[in-house]
Amino acid sequence: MTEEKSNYRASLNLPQTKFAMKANLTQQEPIRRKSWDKAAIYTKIQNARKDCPQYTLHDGPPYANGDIHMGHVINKVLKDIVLKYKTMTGFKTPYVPGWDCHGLPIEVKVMAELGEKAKTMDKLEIRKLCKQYASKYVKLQTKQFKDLGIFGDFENPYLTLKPQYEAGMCEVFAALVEKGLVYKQLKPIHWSVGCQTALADAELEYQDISSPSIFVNFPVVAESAAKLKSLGLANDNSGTVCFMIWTTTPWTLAANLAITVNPHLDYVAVSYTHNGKKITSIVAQARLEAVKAAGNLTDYAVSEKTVKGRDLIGLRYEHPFIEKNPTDKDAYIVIGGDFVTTEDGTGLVHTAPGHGVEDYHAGMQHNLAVYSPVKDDGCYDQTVPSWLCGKNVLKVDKEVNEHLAGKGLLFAEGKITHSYPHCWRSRMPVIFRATEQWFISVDNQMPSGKSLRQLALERIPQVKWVPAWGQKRITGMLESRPDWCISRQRCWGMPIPVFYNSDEKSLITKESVLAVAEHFRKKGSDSWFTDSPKEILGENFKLPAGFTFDDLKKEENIFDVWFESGCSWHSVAKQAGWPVPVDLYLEGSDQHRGWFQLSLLPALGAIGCEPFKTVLTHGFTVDDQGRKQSKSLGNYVNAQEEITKYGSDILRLWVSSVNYQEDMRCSDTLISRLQDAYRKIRNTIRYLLSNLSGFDPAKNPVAYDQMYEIDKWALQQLQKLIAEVSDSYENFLFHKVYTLIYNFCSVEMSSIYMDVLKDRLYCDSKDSLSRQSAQTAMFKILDSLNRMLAPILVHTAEEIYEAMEVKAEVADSVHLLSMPKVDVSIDWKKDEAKWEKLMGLRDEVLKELEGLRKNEQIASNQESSIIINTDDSELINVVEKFGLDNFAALCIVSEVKIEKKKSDKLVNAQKSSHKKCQRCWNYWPSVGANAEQSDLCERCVNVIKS
RNA sequence: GGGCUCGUAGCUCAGUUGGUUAGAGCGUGCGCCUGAUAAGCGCAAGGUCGGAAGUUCGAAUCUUCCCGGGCCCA
Repeated sequence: MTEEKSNYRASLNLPQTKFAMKANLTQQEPIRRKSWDKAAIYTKIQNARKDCPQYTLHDGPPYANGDIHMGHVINKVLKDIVLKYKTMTGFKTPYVPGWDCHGLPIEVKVMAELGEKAKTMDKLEIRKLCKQYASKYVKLQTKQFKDLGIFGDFENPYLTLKPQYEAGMCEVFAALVEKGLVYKQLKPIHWSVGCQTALADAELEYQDISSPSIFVNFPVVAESAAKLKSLGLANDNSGTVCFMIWTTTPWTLAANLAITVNPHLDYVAVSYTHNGKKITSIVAQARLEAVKAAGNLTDYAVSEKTVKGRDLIGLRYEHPFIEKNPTDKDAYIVIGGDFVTTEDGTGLVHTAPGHGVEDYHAGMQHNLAVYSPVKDDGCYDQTVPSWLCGKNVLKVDKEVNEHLAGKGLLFAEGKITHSYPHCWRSRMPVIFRATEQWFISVDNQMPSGKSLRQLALERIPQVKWVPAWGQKRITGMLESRPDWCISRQRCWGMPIPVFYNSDEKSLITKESVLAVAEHFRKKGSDSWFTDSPKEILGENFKLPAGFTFDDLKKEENIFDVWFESGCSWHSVAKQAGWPVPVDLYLEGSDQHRGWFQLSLLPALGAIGCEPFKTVLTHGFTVDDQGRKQSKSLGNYVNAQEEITKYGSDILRLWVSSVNYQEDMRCSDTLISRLQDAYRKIRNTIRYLLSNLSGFDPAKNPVAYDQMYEIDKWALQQLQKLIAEVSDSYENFLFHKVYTLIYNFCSVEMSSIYMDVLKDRLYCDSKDSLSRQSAQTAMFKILDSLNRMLAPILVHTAEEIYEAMEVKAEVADSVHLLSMPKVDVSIDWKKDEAKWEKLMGLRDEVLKELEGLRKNEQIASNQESSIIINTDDSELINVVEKFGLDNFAALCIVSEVKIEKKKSDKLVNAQKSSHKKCQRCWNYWPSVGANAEQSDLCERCVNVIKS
């Protein structure tokens, strides 16, 4: 028996291939990447497409710091999928990766490494170390990105510290200066005490903290108290009449210059005894209950009379602990402001123009000083009372409160937990503090008559936002954003190219900035610290009146790094000669506030046009519970470990499988599951490869019309797949590509087509039409499938391409091929109804056979024969036209009969009464018909003979 | 607290303009095959569509509120 079996086995056409079942990705991938490197694959692809229309994806620069994480993996893989797909659809697709190299995170790290030594070093030395630090991580991340199978010009990336990039930035800045958008002003900004610099919105992180919540009485001056009496809010028994304010930042009280009331709100007076003293406080009527609750007032009297806020405007009070107005303008006066609400507090707002945005605007309106008695280090200056002088503002809340309490003015004290901005580097709470800073105005009119904000809101709808809600999001952000504070008081960055004369008058013109640009292009921005203004501007530079070279000194502030990366459309795209707007920006959805917006604004200012046509965003990885990933929670997925463990193609397959437009759940387990999908796809391909051994579609093609019905079906399904996959790629819906291909492999191919094909492929004679019909279809499927997979499974597709004995198109790499196109001569829609009926009937058959198997009547389906009982003439017609033998083959049973009468059981199955062919294992009537080969069916007898 | 956004089987995804017992693949369980074999095939069990109320003859789909995530901000 065993011998006999092996004899026939040898007569079969069993699958043959070198393509290994086991992928061994972690070992195979580096080999493939090495050969790509050796062949300079990126350059080769660019050359091959050099005369094609260009599709430009402009890379957003990651920060040159640390190992890459899952966020990088998602971002770079998505970009790479887009580009490889676009390349395969006939575009020239240059990809120049970039890095953000300047900025606080690097400087902070370097300073920490230096420790005390830093104090002995000058800016230039520190900058040198920062550059080394950035370069180290550019190199590291380059390797890690390339390990993901990403193609790009990694030899010549763009770095924001390169002289050419810096020069480009200056050119953009010059254009903004020319448009009148750049100004310097004393204004409250977010100030990091830890890092001693101003911070941009994008550099803030919000954390919950506990703050004091205090209600403070500001005593009204006698003259104003008299006015309040006349208004009916006070009388001779009122005791001390006060305005009551509420604040969560007691330290800012030292800078208080006014109290703001809402002119339209109603105010009342509440009288009570506090620490044995009679006090009458003015509060908003709507806040009275809250005030009573805060002070636990049980014994009190409320004025019958209410007055409007506007009646209080102009009244004066005494500062609770400052005796003399420290500013040269009016102070300690009640002003009006519509921003005052009844949501919290007392309806009277403590106003310190040097320490709050609304306070600043209110102060401007009422001609108050911008008083900010706080130094860079977060300590009070000399202008405050001696008991505060020199103390850190973040540590004096308690003392201020005690002082107020001592004066009997602290009405109530509590705690409040709220989210508060923190410095993204030092992790310390930031303070609002007025300093002299450089800004880009979003509301100043440009020569065109529009402001940046107006222009931005006008141009946003011209951009395609993917997903579409990105438009709403960025619109909302632009509507409410303040002017852009672009100056930073650090050393690791691009100097702001401004000069001052000894009168502190600034020299900043289009010409002066462009002169600096040229100098930087030659010598880099380090020259700002080494060269004289004369050397920088050039001795031929025509200084405006009032300036002489000897009198010039250089600005010490540097640019916000966001301004640097926000100029990349010019420093990279424009300077490379690419058309701007470029086709695509693709980043995480946090960049609506970051890079997208901060690229849009400079571009609109400088060239009046948005820098991108399409903006695509992806979400963030969360853990398997849908929560934020963080190292401290222990739910952090280490990208490097995952790559080392599973291989890049698994990671890429994972990226492709999830809907990146939302949050992406990610964990080691979830990624590991993609191995199953990978194996299924790989084995499907392997089966196709192994059954095409020795087949050449050029020599033995079978015309579509001549093919077996099921082969036609397979090609129809392929056309449908190509159509749907192409559509999904075009719309950046990669998870649909994944689902479509995976289901095709698993259902149409593995469980139906390839299973059905076995008999024909293995048992019919090697060069029979029946085999070649199947092989023609299989070849087409293999070739198309691999091309569609190539943008995702970059390494595996190349391996498959190498393993194909015959190639439809010969090239150095699968990535040089084109995407398959739908064969319009194959109409997959026409036969859909027919196939639906046949496949439906097949399902019924399989279900019935399962019953037989449970009863141990059959083991394999081939052992059975089935009878279809139906009077459904349409169904009968379809099956008969298809052919009973073909239908038997489709179900992999040995025999099918039709009983044309209605029965309660559509399918009857039983063990076949025929003998088993020892070669093909079918139970066919012809087994035994041939006397010489009595253990074979007729077909196998004929095959063996020939 | 505000803006944007998400919440359909264990997982990843489908569910057209509201319309019959909510689908697929994977995974799981059970079984088969041993001529794709660290493979392959079949069958089955899994969901009160985050929750509640409402509109409607009818809601996963529309409205409101609530709960829980995420990003961005205050």
